[in-house]
Amino acid sequence: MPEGPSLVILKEALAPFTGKKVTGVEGNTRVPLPAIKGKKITAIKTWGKELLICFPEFTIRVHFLLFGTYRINERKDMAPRLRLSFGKQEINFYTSAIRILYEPLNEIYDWSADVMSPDWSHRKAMAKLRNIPGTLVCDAILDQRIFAGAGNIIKNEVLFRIRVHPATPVGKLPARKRSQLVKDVVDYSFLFLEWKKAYVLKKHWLIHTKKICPRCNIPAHKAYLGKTNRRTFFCDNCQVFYD
DNA sequence: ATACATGTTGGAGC
DNA sequence: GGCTCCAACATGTA
Repeated sequence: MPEGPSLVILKEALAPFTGKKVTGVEGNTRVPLPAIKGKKITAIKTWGKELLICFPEFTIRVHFLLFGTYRINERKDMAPRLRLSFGKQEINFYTSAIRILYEPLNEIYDWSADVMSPDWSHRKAMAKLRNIPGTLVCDAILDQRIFAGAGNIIKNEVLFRIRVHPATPVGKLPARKRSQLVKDVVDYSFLFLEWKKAYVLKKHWLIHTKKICPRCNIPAHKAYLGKTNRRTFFCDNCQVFYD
């Protein structure tokens, strides 16, 4: 569920709820909720891995973390973290982090940092990377302030596609490679979206979870790299370590 | 069954 | 005060 493209799929699924009035609120979230009942959803948005359910005076932010799930007009066999009812319809969120935002979203979100946004700025991402020369590329791609929505799968696949070793420091990347990296995080995220919609995402993984490099046909590596210490799959032979 | 996985956070420690 | 690190969280799957 958690990477940005999956949130776009959810946003599209929830679009029909825009304009609908909440008739019931339940759930085991311990976050203090404002009066939601009787209010109408004004918009459904996303920023990176966050779902934003907008109301006139506040926004419900849902983050699915690692295990979060949802059901629309269905229920799981588990108490929901938050359930919003709309007459006979309902939206259920499980195992997710709920937060209420009172600030105007434009004041707290930089839409140009969201890889799935039409406002995405290649130039700003390049500038942010220039500021962190010592950071490893495997960590930089997971930095939500730079690539909001990119997750571990996108990280592994992009580095394999552009043939860059995950332990390369950002500052050692040739300028052209850095630009290619920024571009491919976005390009791959949109491929991810289309494949996920068609239920064929896994089938397209080139290196993520793989034991053999599909290009070299030799054993691939699995290691926990960077400050993020996340599972990283790569090929020593065809992914260049710049130093 | 035990470990691990598409992720973030808050508080301790420096 | 600010930065970094890591334990904590939580559920389905292999």
